[in-house]
Amino acid sequence: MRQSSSRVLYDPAASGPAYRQLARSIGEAIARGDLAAGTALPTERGLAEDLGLSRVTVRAAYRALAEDGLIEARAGSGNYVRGATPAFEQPLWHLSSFSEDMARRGRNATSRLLDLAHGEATDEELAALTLKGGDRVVRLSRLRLVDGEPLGIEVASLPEALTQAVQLGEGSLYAALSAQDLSPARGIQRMRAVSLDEDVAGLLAVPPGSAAMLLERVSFLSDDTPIEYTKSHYRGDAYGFVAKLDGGDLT
Amino acid sequence: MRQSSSRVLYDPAASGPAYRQLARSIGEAIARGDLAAGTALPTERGLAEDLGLSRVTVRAAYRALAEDGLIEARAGSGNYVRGATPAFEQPLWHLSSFSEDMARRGRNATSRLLDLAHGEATDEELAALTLKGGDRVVRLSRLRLVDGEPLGIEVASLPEALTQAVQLGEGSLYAALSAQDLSPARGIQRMRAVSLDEDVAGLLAVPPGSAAMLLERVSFLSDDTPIEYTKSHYRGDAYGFVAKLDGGDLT
DNA sequence: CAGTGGTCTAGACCACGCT
DNA sequence: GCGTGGTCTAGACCACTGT
Repeated sequence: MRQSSSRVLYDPAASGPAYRQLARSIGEAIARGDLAAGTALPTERGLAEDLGLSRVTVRAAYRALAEDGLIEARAGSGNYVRGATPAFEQPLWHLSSFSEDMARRGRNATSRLLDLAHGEATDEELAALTLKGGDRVVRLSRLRLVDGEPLGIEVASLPEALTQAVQLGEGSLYAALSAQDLSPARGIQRMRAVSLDEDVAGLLAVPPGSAAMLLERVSFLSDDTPIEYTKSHYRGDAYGFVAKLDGGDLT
Repeated sequence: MRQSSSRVLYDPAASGPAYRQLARSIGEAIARGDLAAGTALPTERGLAEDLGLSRVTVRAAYRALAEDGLIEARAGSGNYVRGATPAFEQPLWHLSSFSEDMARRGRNATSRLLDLAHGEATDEELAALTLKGGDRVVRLSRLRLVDGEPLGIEVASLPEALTQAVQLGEGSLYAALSAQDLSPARGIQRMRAVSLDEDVAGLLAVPPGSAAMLLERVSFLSDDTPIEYTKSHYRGDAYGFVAKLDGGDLT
C-alpha cells in the first residue's frame, strides 16, 4: 500500500529552493519515524500534482534523499524508505583516529607550530571556504608528534575576516575558536592515500614517496558558514582510522 | 579562456543514456590529462547546442562528474576540472557494496575472480575471525574494475566451517552468504595508507610503491560470530572516503 | 496491461560572477 | 549588463515492475 501523500508536509512559504524544502521535510519525517523503513513514498507524478510542482522538482527532492541514503528508487516500482539510516540524530558509524586512541592510551601527543601567515586564498581555499577571489586567509601549519616522533602535518586555513579576534598560535585551534564563539558544529572530511613529496616526507622523517593519508576537512559553524579548511598529511605507517559499521546496510 | 567543446568526444551511437556517455567521455578526457585541473568546461548551454542535446541532459552529465569529485560547479562562472582528487569517493555514512556504489554513479563495475582456495588460516585470519590454530578458511581473491580499469583488489577470508553450503565464485559474496542466512549484521573497518608491493601494483596497473588505501574489514553475524575478514587494496588515486563529522568528533 | 521510475526536450526566470 | 550556473515547468517516450 502506498503512503498517502497528505502525510508529507511541505511549506512553500519557507525559504530556499522547493526541492530542498521538500527533501528536508521528507527527511525529517523519516527521522521522526513517521515514515517507517520500507514504506513506499508517494509516486513522483502523484506528489507533483498534489503539491502543484513539476515532476522534475519532486524528482530532484527524491534524488537528494537518495544521495543521502535515506530512500531508494526502484525502477518500475517506486521510491522506498531505506532501513537503518539517519546519519544526523544518531550516527550509525563512529570514526575514531589513532591520535585519539593514543591520547586515550596516555601517549604524549604534542604539536609544533611551523608557520603562521596571512595571505590571499588559493583556489583550493576559495572553493573549500566559499570565499571570493582576493579574500584573505590565515594559514596555520603545525607538526603533530607523538612521544616526540613526527606523525603528521596539518595546515589549517581560516577566513581572515572571521578570525580577527582569534588568538592563533601554540594553543588548541578549537579552543581559540571556541573562545570567540566560533566553534564548529559540523564538518566533512575526505580521506585518501597519497605518496609524500620530498618536503613533507622530510618533515615527517620518512623517505620521499612514502604512503601517507591525506585528510581534507572543512568545518562549519551552526549557521553553515565555513570556518576552517584543514589539509593534513599523516604517515601511513603511523595513522589510520577505524569505522564501526552498524545496521543491515552491508548488502 | 574557455575550453573548446570540440575536444569533448561524444558518440551518440554508443549504448546507454546520453548523459552517462557524455559524463564518461569527459571523465576519460580528464583521466588522460586532456583536460587539466582548473580548466573550464564548455558552458552547459554551449555544449548542449553543439551536441544537439538539451541543457538538462548536459547538466545531468556535469552533475554525475561533480558527484564523483571530478569537476566542480561555480555558480555564475562555470564548471571546472578539479585537481588531484580520487575519481571515486565512498561515503562512510552509507556503507554499500562496491558494485552497488558504482552502479549508483552510473559506472560499470565488474570484478574478476583471481583465486578461490581453501587453506589453513594465517595468524592474521585467526585473530580477525577468532578461530583456533589449525582451523581452515576459504580465501576469495577478486580484482575490482570500473569501466574496465582495475581499481582495487579484495581478498575475503571466511571460516570454512561456516561456509560449507555457500556457493562462492563469480557472483556477489554477500548475496551468496545471504542465501544461506549468513548475512552480516555489523562490521568494523580499519583504513590506512600503504605503499603497494610489486605484485599488487602490477595487478592494479600502477608503478610499484604507489600509494594505496588498505582496508581491513571484519563482518559479524547478528550473534557476533565473525563471518568474513576482507583485506583490500584500492588505488589511492582512484578511491577515497568521505565522512561527515558531527560536533563531538571535531576536537 | 496499467503504473512506475529513467530519461529527455525546449523553453523560462532567478541570483550571482565577472568586466 | 551580459553570461553563467541554479531552479523550475509541462510536456514526452522508454524499459521495467507487478498484476
